[in-house]
Amino acid sequence: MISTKGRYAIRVMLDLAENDTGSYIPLKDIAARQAISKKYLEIIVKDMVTGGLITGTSGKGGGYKLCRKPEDYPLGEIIELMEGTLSPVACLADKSNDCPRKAACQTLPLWVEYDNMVHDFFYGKKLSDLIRKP
Amino acid sequence: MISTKGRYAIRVMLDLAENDTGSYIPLKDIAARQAISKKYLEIIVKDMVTGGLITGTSGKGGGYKLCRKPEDYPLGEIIELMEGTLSPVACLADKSNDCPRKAACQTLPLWVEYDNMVHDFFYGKKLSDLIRKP
DNA sequence: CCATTTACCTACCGTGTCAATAGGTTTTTT
DNA sequence: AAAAAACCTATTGACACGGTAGGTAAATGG
Repeated sequence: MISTKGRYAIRVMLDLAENDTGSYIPLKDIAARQAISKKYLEIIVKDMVTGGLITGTSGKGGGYKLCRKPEDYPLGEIIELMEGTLSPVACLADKSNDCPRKAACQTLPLWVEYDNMVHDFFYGKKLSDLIRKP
Repeated sequence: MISTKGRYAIRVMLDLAENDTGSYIPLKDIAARQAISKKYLEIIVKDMVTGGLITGTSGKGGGYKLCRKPEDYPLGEIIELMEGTLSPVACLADKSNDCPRKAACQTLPLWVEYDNMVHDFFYGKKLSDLIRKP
């Protein structure tokens, strides 16, 4: 299940893309437009800055903006950053995994195939694909 | 993420299919072969009986058995039963949903497309596809 | 008939995540 | 200097996950 973190992050990105004026957009405005608690968005947006999705600046006239063109953001990158992983099972999520059943595991190929499908799906979609055309 | 409930359930089904002798298989044997706590498996197996995946009978000579042929079990049914849903977001998981943003939601089509893909994937795979050929 | 074996039932528990809320501090511009 | 904004730390309530513990009911073998 995609949590609010991932879903809200996509909405913030969309909001930034659609209301792009070239200058920084304050979080207050985004929170108001999206009807999401500004306080909660602060947490999410912080991770987005750390993860290299957006940039922020303090002070009057400050706010956030995208640092790439919308077509250069795969949705998979956004979701993976916010959710931690896109993988369906723990043994694929962290590569430092050393499951003793690995060789004998009958279901592992299934999870690998699923993992690849999901990865391809979300990395094939870009932020620009979701933008509302006026 | 698929939890242990779903993963263990599939392993129990596989164990039942591969060790099928026509009679009931006690949970003790399954737990030993799969190296999973019998106590924890009890919880999982109970849901599988209620959900119509397997049948169980008490007493000496009792245990569990499949109630269909392995090729008649879509993996999606097993996972959906154990995990509650296969849907990526809450607004698709429960149909009694009445999200006010539904009409305006820019991401809903994405989740619907994803939901369909996952559903098709797991309902296309059958338990028999995972059975080890000797 | 009775002891054994098995499923079945209820309850509990520690840990962690989710979805926020609260309040304060720093940075930057006007 | 004042305002506006990001940034930081801490806390909370609810709930799910991954079990554990102990007892009850049912069915069979001897």
